Amino acid sequence: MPELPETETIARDLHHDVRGAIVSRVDVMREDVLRDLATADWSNALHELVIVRVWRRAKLVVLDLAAAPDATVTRHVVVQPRFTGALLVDDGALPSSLRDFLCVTFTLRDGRRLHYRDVRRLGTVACQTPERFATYTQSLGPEPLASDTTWETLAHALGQSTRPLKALLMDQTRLAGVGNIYATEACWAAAIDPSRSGSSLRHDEWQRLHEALVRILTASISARGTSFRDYRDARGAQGQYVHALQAYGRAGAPCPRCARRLIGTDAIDGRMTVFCAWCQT
DNA sequence: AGGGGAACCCGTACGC
DNA sequence: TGCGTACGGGTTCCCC
Repeated sequence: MPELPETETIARDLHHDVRGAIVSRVDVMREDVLRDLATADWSNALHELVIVRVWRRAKLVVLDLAAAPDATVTRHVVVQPRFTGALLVDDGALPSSLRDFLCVTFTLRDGRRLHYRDVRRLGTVACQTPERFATYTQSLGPEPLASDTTWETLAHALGQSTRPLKALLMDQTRLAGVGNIYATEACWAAAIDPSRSGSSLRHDEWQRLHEALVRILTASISARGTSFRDYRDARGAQGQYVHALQAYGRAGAPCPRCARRLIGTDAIDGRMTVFCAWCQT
């Protein structure tokens, strides 16, 4: 379940590995993962374009492509890994265990391949014009780690609604990149009950929540994300932040702050939420 | 308009 | 053991 830190890790690795590479062809094995461009048009659309940058927006891995390294970007390949999607660089040494469930393969001029692999195929791979990409990303909320995203930004984006705070944190149109793991962790760290309505938070609570989000997301990026189930980064390795989780996945265990049992419930937003009913208020 | 719910997909876990 | 079924998970789309 790549959220912001996992997606950031994938994008940074990929930027390091394939920036400057030229796409020579695209093979589509599973066309139901494609968006915005028909199967037959992918090779033509990307043929001979240079990957000039790989970066992250929300939970998306974005590849910028242009006719030359310093030319204007003319295409974006936008990948949403969702649960089981992965981008794998194949220089011939890719483990055979990762060679099944390949959905899309970008063959690079240097002989390497970039695979989109997705066992369950809920993830998507889109090819977008800059105009389409701009329209799409403008519908997403602010980046929690941007320097101009402050506690006031959070209060403005989430504080108008009566929906539960945790659901608001995960709403990509209000705030980008936060999913179930980090929404759960941020509410715990800020000692705020995740079921409270967004409009009920005070200034000091928005400040605590913002501080917690920034600290947790930054630490998780440093740890190369949280590995759960089958998430692997672009090098096939697991993230280490799973060892730092305080609430997520720990229902029934002692709260690290007050030692009372953590509660697990799906009653807040239909998703599994873990929180401490004693010290999250 | 904002929010609720279904659809998407299939390996895994669980029940019989 | 073997088969069948329920489940999960984020986003998009439809509907109220």
